[in-house]
Amino acid sequence: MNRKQFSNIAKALSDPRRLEIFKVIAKSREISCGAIADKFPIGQPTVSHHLKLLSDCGLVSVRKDGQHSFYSADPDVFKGYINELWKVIPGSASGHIESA
Amino acid sequence: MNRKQFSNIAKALSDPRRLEIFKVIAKSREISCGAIADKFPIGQPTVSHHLKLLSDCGLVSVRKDGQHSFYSADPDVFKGYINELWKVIPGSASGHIESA
DNA sequence: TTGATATATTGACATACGTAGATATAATTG
DNA sequence: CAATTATATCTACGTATGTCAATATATCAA
Repeated sequence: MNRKQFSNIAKALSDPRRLEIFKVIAKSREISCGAIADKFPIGQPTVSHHLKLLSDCGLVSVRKDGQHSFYSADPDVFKGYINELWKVIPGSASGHIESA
Repeated sequence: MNRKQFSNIAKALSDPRRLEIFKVIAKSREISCGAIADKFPIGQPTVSHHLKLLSDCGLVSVRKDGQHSFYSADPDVFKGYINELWKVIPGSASGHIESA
């Protein structure tokens, strides 16, 4: 993971609303843009904008099926972000995977 | 850790320069504002600003000694952030501490 | 094909952010 | 006390961000 992706992921998770959206996606196996928009008091274009940021940084994947776009969380990218975090603090010997 | 602190930490780590500053602090046991400013091509007021954000969110602690302010990383807060991250992805059973 | 539905894009606006310059505050040194 | 040094604060500026309204694009249904 390069610096750009790391900062983009950190930035993506730093907005409370976007974090909640990501949590909803992570809890669902797959979920559409409209289904997400129904859960929050913000417009569909705003949700679409957040989804673009989440997919641009790799946290979520998109599968298009007809007129729907189904979003799902990519746990490997998310765990990769956590793994990068462990590298920030030296001598932190618990909980992380050195190789991944 | 509440939502505000979580998003503030994520935001603090999302700026590349600020992340580098935090890494420098984490690698040092203690380091002053000026010593940090010497390591980057940005002004002392800007460094002081970044340090304020890092200390406001709890990632670093400050110890004043005379005219110096010595900054040090708080690994517990940092690990607390990582622990909150594990709660975002359901069913991630490795690497995190459930109780902390 | 026409109308309805799902999603993405564009433009605009208010706010926040990163940075620099100047200055203030505080402490050390002569 | 005066001068120097270390840090913090204030103001300003260009840029980015979150949101909405309007619209475009694409797909389904009748």
